[in-house]
Amino acid sequence: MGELREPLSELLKCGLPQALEVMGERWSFMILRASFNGLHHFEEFLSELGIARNILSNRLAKLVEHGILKREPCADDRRKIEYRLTEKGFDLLPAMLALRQWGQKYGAEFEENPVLVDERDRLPIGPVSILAHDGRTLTHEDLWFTMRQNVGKRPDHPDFFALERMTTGSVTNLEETRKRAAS
Amino acid sequence: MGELREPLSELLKCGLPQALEVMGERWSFMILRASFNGLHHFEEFLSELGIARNILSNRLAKLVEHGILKREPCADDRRKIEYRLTEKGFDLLPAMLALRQWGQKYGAEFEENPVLVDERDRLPIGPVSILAHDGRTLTHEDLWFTMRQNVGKRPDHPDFFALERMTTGSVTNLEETRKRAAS
DNA sequence: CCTTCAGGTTTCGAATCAAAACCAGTTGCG
DNA sequence: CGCAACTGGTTTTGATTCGAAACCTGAAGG
Repeated sequence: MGELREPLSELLKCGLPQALEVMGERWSFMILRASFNGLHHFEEFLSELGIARNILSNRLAKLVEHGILKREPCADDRRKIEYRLTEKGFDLLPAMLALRQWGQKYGAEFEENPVLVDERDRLPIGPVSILAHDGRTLTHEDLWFTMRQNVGKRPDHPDFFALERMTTGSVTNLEETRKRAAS
Repeated sequence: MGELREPLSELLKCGLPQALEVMGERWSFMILRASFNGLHHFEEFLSELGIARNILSNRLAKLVEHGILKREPCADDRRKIEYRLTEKGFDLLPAMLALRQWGQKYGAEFEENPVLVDERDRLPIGPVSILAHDGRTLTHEDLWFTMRQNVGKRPDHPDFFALERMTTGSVTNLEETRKRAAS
């Protein structure tokens, strides 16, 4: 078998490290949440979040630098600065909600209130979900890795890897495949 | 108008802080990703992630403590310890994927490879999505906050708040509502 | 003017992270 | 058996980050 010896980190380079570069830092998600709730000003974030002044300053600057918030002086009062979500910032909503729902599901000493509802029916939203290309909702059991060039091919192909499973079943996952290849 | 003076942090207590207590720390998500990829052992995480030994030890302990991973000695070789995802850990997949997709969308110097496909069609999965109770996919424009007791009521009710919008439109959001109430 | 206010910077001690060395049970092997 | 190597840690020490508090600067605003 050929050289499959590059580290998994190489093999599995994905967007996660880039995402964490900004959003992995303390307070980033809390500031994001506050932005989604309509906060725009330094002193608002400061009093609502209970974050230290210098850290808030630093974090806002970093969020702006990464294009998640935009920073513009207020027209009417030039002491004030407006921090607003960019489209890139809005795109973090699924990630934030997924995290939030997970925290609610397992952290929960309290009932969530207020609750998020959809505009049409005004009923609580469902869980943030992983969807197939055609909209079917998927669980981790339905997911496989494959090399880009093998998309659509049958999974008896040598490089289809399952994600980790709960039950240690007959399915080989990436790491097991890698071990076999190396031996 | 009555006392609406409790801080937003009170008003909007949600699962996010609990989620961030564990997953907000550096390396937590990277370890989670490695677990999903089928890594189980200390030395595997160590070499794949490039994390410091003591930090990895500390982070694994914390993930175990919070019930995201379970730690059990290997039956066959008692030097080895197995770290495996619990159900609580598996439930973080939507959050991790959402973050990862976001990072891919905006970080991307490279094409993602391997790629995630669904088992049935073996075609790349779609974006992690916010769903209504009936499965419609929602954007941030479709979302409102409301107090639990008003679920289902029409949004002319005094406590329906929109999320932040891109276009500063006619819709009042939570913070604007709060300001009006306070005056 | 003089005060207040918004949005910062500076300073300094406390907590966290990281690299390296050390340590303690297995296990495998001659 | 006896000893080296392996696994999964702890300890130690310095660098980085966090956080509280004080200070600074430029605009309002009376």
